[in-house]
Amino acid sequence: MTVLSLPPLDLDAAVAPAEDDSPLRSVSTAVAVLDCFAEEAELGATRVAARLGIAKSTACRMLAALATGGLLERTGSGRYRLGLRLFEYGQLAVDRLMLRDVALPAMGELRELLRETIQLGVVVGTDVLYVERTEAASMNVRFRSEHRRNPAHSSSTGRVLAAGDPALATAILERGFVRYTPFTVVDPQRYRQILATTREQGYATSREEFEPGWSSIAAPITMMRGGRPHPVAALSVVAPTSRVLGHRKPAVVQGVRRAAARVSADLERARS
Amino acid sequence: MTVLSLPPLDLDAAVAPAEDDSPLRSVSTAVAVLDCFAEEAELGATRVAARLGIAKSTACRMLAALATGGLLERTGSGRYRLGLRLFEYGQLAVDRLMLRDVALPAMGELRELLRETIQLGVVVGTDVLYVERTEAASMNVRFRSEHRRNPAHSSSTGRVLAAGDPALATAILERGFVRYTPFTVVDPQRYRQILATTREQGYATSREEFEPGWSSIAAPITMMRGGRPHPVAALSVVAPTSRVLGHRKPAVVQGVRRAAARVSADLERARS
DNA sequence: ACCGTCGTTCCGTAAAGCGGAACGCACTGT
DNA sequence: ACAGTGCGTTCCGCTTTACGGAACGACGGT
Repeated sequence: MTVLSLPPLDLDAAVAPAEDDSPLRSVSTAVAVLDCFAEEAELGATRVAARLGIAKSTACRMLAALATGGLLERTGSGRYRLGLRLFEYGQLAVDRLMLRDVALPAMGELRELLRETIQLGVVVGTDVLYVERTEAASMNVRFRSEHRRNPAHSSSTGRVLAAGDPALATAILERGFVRYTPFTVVDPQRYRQILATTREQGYATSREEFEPGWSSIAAPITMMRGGRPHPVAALSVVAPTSRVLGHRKPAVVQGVRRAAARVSADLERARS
Repeated sequence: MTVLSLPPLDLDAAVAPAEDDSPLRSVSTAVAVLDCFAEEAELGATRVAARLGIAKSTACRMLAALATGGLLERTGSGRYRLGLRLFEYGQLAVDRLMLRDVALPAMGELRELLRETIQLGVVVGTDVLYVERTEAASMNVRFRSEHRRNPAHSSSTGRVLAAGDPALATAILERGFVRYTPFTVVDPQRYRQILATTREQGYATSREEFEPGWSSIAAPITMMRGGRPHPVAALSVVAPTSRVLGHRKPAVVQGVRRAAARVSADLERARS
């Protein structure tokens, strides 16, 4: 499970500061309850209550309500887990982006061309979410597929998107930088410099800044918005460092840029 | 969009009877709000309020709360759509079933063996939800991939699961039968007969009962529960009728049953 | 058989959300 | 250009609703 790759945390401490910046408190806490299941697969009322700092009865009611709504499911022993209705909603959410269907052919060709894993990422908040990933079939080493979500600052996808979106860039800078490896860039000034370089070059790189041994190159997928191209997603190639940043780098850069440009054009064409 | 394949409905009528059988009314209505987006991609406060029969102000607050939680996203013009956090949760939900990862290899082999589209389906409520689908690469005719969810009564997957789960069978019978094609079985007595035959044979069929021209054969994936095998999912082969129910039927039946049995065994082995 | 823990239920209190109406804005048809 | 219509959002008082604490029943380990 993903828990293994996370830093150890006190499960019985109130980690959520109960961020209530909106009305409808019950809905906010209901979402917070869902969030608890992002880290742990199966939870009961007591753990949820402890984690959120709410009464056990409240947690119990929340769980029951979410379960009748199908967002959670009851396991055998009275505990709960994420429900399959969430899968349904999630599929609808990405299907309606009209992005995956358009990008999949280009991703397949790029994978065949480079024989590496190709990712399609979008931004949610200050994180990068990988909506699709096609892996080279006969690879003996596979990128750890547990990572569906990265902080944006340390990934090439996040950089290529932040380079074209000043609001995202400032959000990332305000959020702060977490060091994952000795190579992770955590200096704001250096980060700004990287974004400037990314803007000039039209692609971004990340050298072992999130997972030791793994690097990536990303190019933006854009949509015309107000006459100017605006990045909405990115294609990235992720592989062991020597295979993307070594002598193959020019080929990878050219390949991913062409593929991303093709997806951008197809997206524009599919815009009805 | 999926809307096109649905019967025409009055969008401005209150379709949801406001089923509040649970406490935490706000959470229930919040889930109902999410449900609205299952049928339509983009909605505003007014339409949601009309559809659920609630005040416009209430709908607006709900939408805002769900958006701050990431379950919804704002579009440019003040309307909302399903948020990508739902995709994240949905992926976690299926990943934790430990089902897709186990089934994917067998599905790939079955696809290569039969050169047809293979589906992995589970039951949610009285519907079948397809968690994974691998399509034969060089098929000129593709099954309409918009269908991620079917009513259980008209699909081979639903029958093979209902045959081994009396509770599901009665739920389907109580829910009632909708006719999609001239071939759809809508007689309860005939349906019971089909379930009995399914139990004997160990597989189920559906002959153009949901989509004209398309038929399917399904076999159950089981897990041992209380000493008895209990169906938890099903593999199905879907293709134009002549390709699954014609002279190839014995090969298809044998292939899908073997694959499902292998997944069941792997699932048992992976159970830690 | 005991005790600890968990999920669930009950109940009084107080806060939280509901509905109606008013506001600001964007678009449209004259 | 202008008014009209539709939208999403906000405000406010009243009522409902959900919160928290404690008690209950069940399960499982010792």
